[in-house]
Amino acid sequence: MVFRSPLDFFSSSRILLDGTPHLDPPPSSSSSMALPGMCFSAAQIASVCETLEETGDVERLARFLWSLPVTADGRDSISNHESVQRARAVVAFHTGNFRELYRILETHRFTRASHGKLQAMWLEAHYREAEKLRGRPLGPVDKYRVRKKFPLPRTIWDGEQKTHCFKERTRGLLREFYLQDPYPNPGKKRELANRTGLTPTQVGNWFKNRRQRDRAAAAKNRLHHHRMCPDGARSLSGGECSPDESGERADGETLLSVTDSDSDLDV
DNA sequence: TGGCATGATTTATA
DNA sequence: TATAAATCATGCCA
Repeated sequence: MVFRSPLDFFSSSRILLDGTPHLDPPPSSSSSMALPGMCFSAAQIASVCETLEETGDVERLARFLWSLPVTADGRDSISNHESVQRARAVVAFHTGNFRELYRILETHRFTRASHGKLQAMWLEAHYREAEKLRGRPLGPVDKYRVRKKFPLPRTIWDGEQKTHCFKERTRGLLREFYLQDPYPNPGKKRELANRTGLTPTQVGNWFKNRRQRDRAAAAKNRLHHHRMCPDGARSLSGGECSPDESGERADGETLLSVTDSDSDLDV
């Protein structure tokens, strides 16, 4: 029988039949792996790991990994291969062996291509542990706390911070433009995008949200005003019910005002 | 494209 | 730790 790859061998070996890995120990920890009667390179083994990982057959992947020879310190060329380590992480995750998962992720540097998947596993594992501990599903804030408590290791993260709020200078510029014109044309939006480093969509979204918040604040203010002066705004100038404080202009347009806080309507 | 509702994330406060 | 508020994103409809 000819085995063209470790996967061929693995598929036909009795490991698959009874689930009991049984392979002779490797003769050495060189860059190739000695399976009975054949020799496969670390690259070939990594390729099998990738294939099994892609198919999602974790059980089979686990058995394959189990059959691989491991040196005492685990520093052989097979173990050092990213695909093999990633496969081990996948198996650890799916078997609920989170300690092992964390160890793998923290002690091996992975390339950018693997970051997304490994980050998701890191977080999901911590979420599950936290859920188990609390005995209830986590809400968004709970998950946020878990993320803060267990930040991603630098081995699976490039260190780039994802900012939730735009920079103060960016927001200042947006506010400046908004005060001039809350409905900028596409040209102005592009200009703002260039000057702030945001995408035109982000600029559009910001204006959309800004108007939405202003309307909401104005409505709230009108409500408050109505409660204070149910019979209409007829108080003395400068008093509680001065028309100037209602957030409405004589022509019915809402006064636009942008303060330091995007949600603060300066009325 | 704008308005609106809503979701996700983050932060502040009690 | 719960809750509220702030901020940005997204989807749908007109």
